[in-house]
Amino acid sequence: MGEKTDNKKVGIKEIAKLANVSIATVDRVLNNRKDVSDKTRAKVQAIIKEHNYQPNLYARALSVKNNLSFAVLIPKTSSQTGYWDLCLKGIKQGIEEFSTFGITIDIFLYDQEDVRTFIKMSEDVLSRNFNAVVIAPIFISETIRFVEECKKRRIESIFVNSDIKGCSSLGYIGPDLYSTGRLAANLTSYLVPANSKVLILNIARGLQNYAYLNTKIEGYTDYLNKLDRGFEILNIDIPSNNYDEIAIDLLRHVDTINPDLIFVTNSRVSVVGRFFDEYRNIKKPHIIGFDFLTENVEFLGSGMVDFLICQRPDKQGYLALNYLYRHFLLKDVKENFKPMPIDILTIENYLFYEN
Amino acid sequence: MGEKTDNKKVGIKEIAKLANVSIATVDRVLNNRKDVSDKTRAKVQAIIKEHNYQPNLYARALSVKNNLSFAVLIPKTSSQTGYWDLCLKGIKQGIEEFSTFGITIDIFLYDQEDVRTFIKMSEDVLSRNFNAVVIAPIFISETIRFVEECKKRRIESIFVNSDIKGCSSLGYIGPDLYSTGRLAANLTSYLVPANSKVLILNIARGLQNYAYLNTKIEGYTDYLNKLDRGFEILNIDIPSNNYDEIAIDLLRHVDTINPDLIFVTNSRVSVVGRFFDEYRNIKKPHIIGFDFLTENVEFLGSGMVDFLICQRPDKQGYLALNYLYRHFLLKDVKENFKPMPIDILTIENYLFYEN
DNA sequence: GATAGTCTCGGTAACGTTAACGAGATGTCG
DNA sequence: CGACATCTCGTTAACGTTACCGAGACTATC
Repeated sequence: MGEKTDNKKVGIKEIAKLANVSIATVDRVLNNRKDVSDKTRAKVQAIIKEHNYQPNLYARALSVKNNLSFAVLIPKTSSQTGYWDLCLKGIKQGIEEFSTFGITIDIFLYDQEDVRTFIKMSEDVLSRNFNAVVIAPIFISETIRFVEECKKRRIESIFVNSDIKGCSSLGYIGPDLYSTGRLAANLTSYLVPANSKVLILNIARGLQNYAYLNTKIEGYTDYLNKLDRGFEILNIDIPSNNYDEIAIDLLRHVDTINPDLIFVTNSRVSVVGRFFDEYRNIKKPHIIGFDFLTENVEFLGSGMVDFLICQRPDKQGYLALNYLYRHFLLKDVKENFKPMPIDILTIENYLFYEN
Repeated sequence: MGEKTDNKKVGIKEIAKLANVSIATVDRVLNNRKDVSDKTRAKVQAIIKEHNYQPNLYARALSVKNNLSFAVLIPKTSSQTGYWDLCLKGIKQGIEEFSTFGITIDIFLYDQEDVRTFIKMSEDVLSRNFNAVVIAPIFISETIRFVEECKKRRIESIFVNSDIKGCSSLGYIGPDLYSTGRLAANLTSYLVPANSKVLILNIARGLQNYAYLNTKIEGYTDYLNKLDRGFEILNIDIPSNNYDEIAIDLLRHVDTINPDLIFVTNSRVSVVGRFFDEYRNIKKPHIIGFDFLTENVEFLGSGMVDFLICQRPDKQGYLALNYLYRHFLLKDVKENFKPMPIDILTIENYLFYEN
C-alpha cells in the first residue's frame, strides 16, 4: 500500500464550532484584529494551532475586494538590448494574473541614459497614490531620494535587477552580482590556460552611472587574482551604443591586446559576437557574457559565444509583483528572499531554457 | 504617464445580463454541457468572445467539489542516493497545495532494484480507483504493460524523470536525456585538452534495467566523437551499491586507465568524490556528474567535482501533479510540455540554486 | 385529450473567507 | 441615575462559479 494523505482540511467554520465562538471571531483572531478579548483569543489560537488550520487562499482571494495599486518603474528597452523587454514580459504576466483580484498595476518606463527621465517618472509615481512600487535602481542617489519620499507616504518599495543595500522597504529580488562575477571568472578558468590575457569589456552609454557593473567586475577580478595563474587582466570601457563606434574601439583594443578571452559585463555580448563574425581574420577569443536575449543566443548557438550567464529578468519582474500580492493579500510572507539562481547557458542546453 | 491596465474583469453575471439569460445557462455554455439550444448557445458564445471573458479560477476552484484521486508510482529512495527524496519533496509540495481542493493523492514506492516490487505496487494502484497516475518508468516492459491496463480503465498516466515515447496518455515531464549527455560532453571539452582519456562510469545495482542511461551515454559519445579531438573514451559499469565494493573496482580501473576525466552517468558522483578524497596519492581527474544532492554538493563545494548537471527532480514531481490538477480542474491545458531546463552547477553558483 | 418523455432554461444553495453592521455588556462621567 | 463611549462578539451579505432541482414548453404515444 501507499501512504495515505489526510486531506481533511479544517475550515474557519470548524474552528468556530470547536471554540464555541462565531466565525467572525475566528477571523478576527486569524487576522489579529482587535475586538477580541485576550481570553477568547488565546482559546481560539490554541484550537487553530492544535488542528493546524491552513486558510483557503482561494476563498480569501475571492472574498477580499481590494483596490490595491502598484507602480513599476524600470528602464525602457533600448534599441541596443532587449533586456528590459524580458523584465517587462514577467511584469505583464503578473499583471495578467493579479488583475483578477482587482489589483491595478501601472508601468512607468524611463530612459536609462537620461537621469532626468527617471526623476520625471518618479514624480509621476508620487503624484498618484500607489500602495507599492517596483524599482529597477539604475541611478543610485536619485533612487535613494525617491525611496525616502515613498517611505514618508507609506508606499512600499521593492528592487529588482540590482540592489542598493538597505534602501528599499521590502528588499531585493535578483542575483547576487558579486557571485555573478565570480562565476564568470570560474568559467574563464576552465576556458583558458594559465598566463592568458583576459579582457573585461564594459559597453554602454552613460557607464558612469551603472554602479552594479563594478560589483560584477570586483567578483570577477577577485576570483582570478586569488587563482594566481598569472592572468593578465585588462578592464576597458566603450561608452557607446552605436555598433560602428564600438567596432572601431574594439578593433583598436583587440589589435593591441590580442586577448584570449573577453568577458562582456552586460548583455551587449552580441555586439562583440557580431564584431568577430565580421573580422574573421582576427583570432577569435573565448567569449562570456550575460542574458538570454535572442541576439545573444544566436551567437551562443553558432559557437561564437561560449557561455551566457543568465539571471532570469522576467522571473524577477514576475516575482516582484507576486511578492507584493502576497504581502498585501495573503500576508504570508515574512522570510526575506534568497538571491535568484544564476544560470549557465551553453550551446547544448540553451534550447531548453525558458523563463 | 505610464501604461494603464484595464482591470475590468467581466464575470459570468455580466455575460448573463448582456445575453438576457441566466447565469446557469452561461455556465452551461462555458463548460459546453447540454441543455442549451443552439441559438442561445451561439448568442452567449458571441458575447463571451466579444468581452474576452476569462473565468475566475479561484471561484471555480472554490466552488467545485470534486473527489479526484491521483496515484504516484516512483522508486523509493535508496541508501545510496537521495535522488528520489527530491522528487518526493516536490510531490509532497503538490499534495499540500492541491489537497485544498479535496484531491486525494497516494504515494506508492517501489524498489528500483527489484522489478517484482514494481509489479506489486502497480497492481495495488489498479486495485483502487484513481483518476490518474504519475509514473517514474524504470522498468520498461512492465511499465508499458501497466499503462495499457490503465488505459483500459480510463486512468490517465503521466511520466516523470525519463520517458517511454508515446506510452503515457498525458506525456512526459523531464529533461531531454540525450541532450543531457551532450551537455556533459560539451563541458568535458572545456575541461580537458585533446587526446585525453575519458571514463564513463555507470554505478548502480541492476544496471541492465536502466534504459535511460544509454540515452545519456549516446549523447555523450556522439558529441565527443563528432568533436574529433582524439579522445579515448571508455565505458565501465560497476553494478554495485556498496562503497567498499565500488572502491575496489574503481581502484583497479583508475589504476590501469589513468583517466583525465570521469563522467558519472547518474547521481552516484559523490561515491567517486569520496574515493579520490581517500586515495589522495592518485591523480584526481576532472569529474562531472548529476543531481543536486547534499552529498554531491559537498564535493562540488570542495572543488572535487567540477560540474553537476541538474534536472530539478522536485520540480518535475510538482509539475506532474500540477499538470493533472490543471487537466482535471481547470481544463486549460492543451499544449504539450517542453523538456525541462538542464541546469549547470559549479562551485560558484550552487549556493543560489534551489528547486 | 390525457400522459409521459424530452428539451430548455431559471432559481438558488453551496464552497471558505472577509467585513460591514448592530446588539449586548460593561465602564465613565456628569 | 442617565447619557454616552468602549469593548466584545454574532449575524449576514457579499466574492464568482458550480450543480442540483424543478418549472414550463413542446413532442410523441395511446
